[in-house]
Amino acid sequence: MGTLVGMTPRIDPLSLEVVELIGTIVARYHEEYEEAAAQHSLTGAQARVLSLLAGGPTPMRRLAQRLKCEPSNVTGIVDRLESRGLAERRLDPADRRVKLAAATEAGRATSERLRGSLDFAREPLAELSDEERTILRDLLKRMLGIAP
Amino acid sequence: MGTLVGMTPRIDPLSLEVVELIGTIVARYHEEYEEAAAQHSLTGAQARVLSLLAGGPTPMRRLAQRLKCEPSNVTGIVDRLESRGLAERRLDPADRRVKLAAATEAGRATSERLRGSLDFAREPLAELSDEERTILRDLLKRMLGIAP
DNA sequence: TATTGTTATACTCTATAACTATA
DNA sequence: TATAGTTATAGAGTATAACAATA
Repeated sequence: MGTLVGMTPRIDPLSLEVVELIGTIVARYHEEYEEAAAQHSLTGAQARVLSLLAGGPTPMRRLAQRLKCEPSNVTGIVDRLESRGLAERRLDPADRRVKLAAATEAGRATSERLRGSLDFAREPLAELSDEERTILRDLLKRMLGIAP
Repeated sequence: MGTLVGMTPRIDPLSLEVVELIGTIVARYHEEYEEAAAQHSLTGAQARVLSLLAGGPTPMRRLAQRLKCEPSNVTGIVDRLESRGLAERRLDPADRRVKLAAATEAGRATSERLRGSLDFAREPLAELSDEERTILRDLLKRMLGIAP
């Protein structure tokens, strides 16, 4: 109180505006993702795992790393996908400790339809021209610290 | 199989790249938010409510609308904030049915520190010049369908 | 000994439905 | 009767700790 020590540094109005826009995008992205998942009776976590499995059989441990959660949580998520016939567990011939989670044929189909219902990709970007999209891409890359 | 009927429309590579960049931003944004909340021993939902309360006393109903969840959930979240002395419930003189959730002095302080630890605002944008930030702002606005 | 996956436990968030007190 | 908030309940995600099988 009455001192500036320890106070949050003020952010300029322009940056603040950009940050708020990004916050809006984040919110909308999540809404759409959860909505698309729900349309297939999946939770967000289940949809995320199913999408990962579309890339091929994956050790439980690796799924946990991708989800940034503890390995013990993945057990339940895959259990629920498995009980609905969307995923299955396989043994890894190379290391008998690991179990590979894999999408079933039904799982791949669901994953594909899920991807199709994520309108976030097409709709908002349709507003921009190719040139503008290129500019946007490069700015986002710089923001994320990815090479030019 | 063998037919295009019902297939997901192909998205052009440039748009796909932008979408993936946005996905990366969304992921990073969430990571940082949860991390910042955890640093203050708050869950994401608790941090979000506390931030809303920084805007002034708010009816429980309105909090549910902002969080896009059922009103019954807000009861527990505010309970937990209240039990830690970060929030309190007040009566609305105008309508005795409504309860106003409000941040305590400690709650406001925590909310302020929380805001300060959200580096996402400053760090990535620092890479861009003022002019670039302006371009980024306008592109994001167009993307979100917000007037020029 | 170290690693992989699982189980057991506890907490939080979530939706649904039923309840109360106001309006 | 309609609305605001709560309670009760059940399911899902999460972290922690302890455990079995394998390396």
